Amino acid sequence: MKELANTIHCKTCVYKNLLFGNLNAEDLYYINKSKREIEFKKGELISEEGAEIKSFLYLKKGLVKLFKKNPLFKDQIISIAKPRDFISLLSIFSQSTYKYSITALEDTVVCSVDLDALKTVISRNGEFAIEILNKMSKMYDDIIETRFEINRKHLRGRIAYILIYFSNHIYQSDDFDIPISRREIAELIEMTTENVIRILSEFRKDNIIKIDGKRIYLLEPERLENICKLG
Amino acid sequence: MKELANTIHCKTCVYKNLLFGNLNAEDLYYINKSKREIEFKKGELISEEGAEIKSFLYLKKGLVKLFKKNPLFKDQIISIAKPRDFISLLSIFSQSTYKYSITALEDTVVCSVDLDALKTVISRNGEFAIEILNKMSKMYDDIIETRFEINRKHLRGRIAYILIYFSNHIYQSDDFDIPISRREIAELIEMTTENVIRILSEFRKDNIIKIDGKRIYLLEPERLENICKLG
DNA sequence: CGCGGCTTTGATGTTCATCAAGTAAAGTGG
DNA sequence: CCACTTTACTTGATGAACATCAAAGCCGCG
Repeated sequence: MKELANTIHCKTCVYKNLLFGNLNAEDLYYINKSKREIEFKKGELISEEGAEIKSFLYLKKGLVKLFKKNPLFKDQIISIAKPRDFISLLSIFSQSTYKYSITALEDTVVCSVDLDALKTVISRNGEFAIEILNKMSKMYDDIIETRFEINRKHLRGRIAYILIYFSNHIYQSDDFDIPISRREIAELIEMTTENVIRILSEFRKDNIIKIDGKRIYLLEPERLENICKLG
Repeated sequence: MKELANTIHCKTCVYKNLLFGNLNAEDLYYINKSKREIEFKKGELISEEGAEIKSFLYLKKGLVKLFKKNPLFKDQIISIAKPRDFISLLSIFSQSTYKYSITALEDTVVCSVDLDALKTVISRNGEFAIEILNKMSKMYDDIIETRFEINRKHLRGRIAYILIYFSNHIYQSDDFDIPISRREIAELIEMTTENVIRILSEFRKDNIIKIDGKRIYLLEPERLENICKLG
C-alpha cells in the first residue's frame, strides 16, 4: 500500500464523468480536496470486515475481490470489482463499518474520497444524490441477480458461467489469465475446490477449453454458453 | 384492489416518522398531494415484473412476497415484506421497470407516493436523500446477507431458519398460521416442495414442532435455533 | 361430483461434498 | 542456493444429501 503523490485534479480526471460529471466547481473542489490515490500490490488487503468506513472508494486500475470471511466454513466471495466500479458502495450508507473485506487480485490503484466530504456534497446537491442512488441500486441489483443465477445452476453451469464472466465482462477476450485461484473460484460460485478442478478438467477433455496453469483459452465459447444456459 | 377514500394527511400518519419525519411542511404537503392508499386482497397481484414503476410503495398493513418469475424452473421468492417495509425500494432507482413481482399474502394496505414527487423532494432535500440511501442500503444488505446464510445451510437448517424467521420476525409468537404454501416455502429457501414437507414432518415426529395444516407451533424453539446454527 | 391444486410418503437415482493421497509450485529460513 | 514447509493443484473412491419420480389422500370450487 502506497499513497501516490502529485495526482491530477478531479476536474481533469478521465473518470470524472463516472459520478462527478454534473457537480459544480465548488462541489468538485470540495471533493478533490479530500481525494487520495492509493496503490495496492497484488494480494494486499484494501479494507477489512468490521473496520470503520472513512472513505468512498473506487477502482481506477486493477482488480479486487469483495468477500465475507467465515472462520467456520470457508470465505464467501461476493463479487469481483473492475476499474470504474465503486467498491465501497455496498453498505457505505447503512453501516459505519465494512460488512466485507476487500483485497487486491492484481496490482491496483484506488481513488479514495473522504466519506464526510461526499455526504456533505450529497446533502447539498440532490441531483447528485439521485445519481448515487442509481449507481448503488444497480450495483446491488446486479449482485442479487447474479447470486440467484449462480445458485440455480448445476456445477457445470456455474463453471461455464464464471468462465464466460471473465471472458466477456473482465477481459473481453477468449483467452486470459484467470486472476483467482481454484479455491477462490469455488468461494465465488459456491462449490468445492475439488469440483472446480474436476469440471475444468472435464471441459478440457471435451476440448471446450484449454488450460495452462492460470491461462485459460475458451476454444468453444458457444458450447460454454449452452452449458451455462441449460444449468 | 381498491383505492381507499378519505385517507388521513401524511403529517398525522403514524408511519410518518418511518421516512418523512424530517421533512418540512412544504415537502410533506407535496408528498401528501400525490399519496394514495390501496387495498389488496390476499393473492392479488400488486405489481408485475416488467411493469413501469410509477410510484414508491410501502406496506401499511398485511404481508407481501417479492419474487422473480421463472417459467423454466420455478419461481424464486426474494423476500417477504411486512408492515413498515418499503416494498418498491429495490430497483426503483436503477430501473424504470420492476425487476420482480409483488403479490399480497394476506389482505394488505399499501401506501403509494408518486415516484416523480418523491424524486423531486429528494433532489431538493439532501438530508432526505441520505435517509433514503440508508434505508435502501440496509434493505439490500439484509437480502444479500440472508441469501448467503440460507445457501450455506443444509435443508434442515433452512427449514429451522424460516420457522424462526416467521416466529421472531413476523409474528412475535411461538405459534402462527404460516402465510405461504409448502411450495412457496420451497421457493423462498431454495429446495423442493417434497423436502419441505418431509423435513417439517421430521421436526413434528421429533416433537420440535406441532403442525395442524397452516398452523405451526414451535414446541422447542431452542432446538430449532440449534439446528439453524449448525446448518 | 369430479377436477385441479396442495399435501404427503416412499422408492430410486443423481449430484455433489468429503476423504484420502499424491504431485507440482511457491514461499522461507539457514 | 538448497533443504524444508507450506500452499495450490489434481485425481479417484465413497457416501451423504438431495432432487426426481410415482402414487395416493385431501380439500375447495365450479
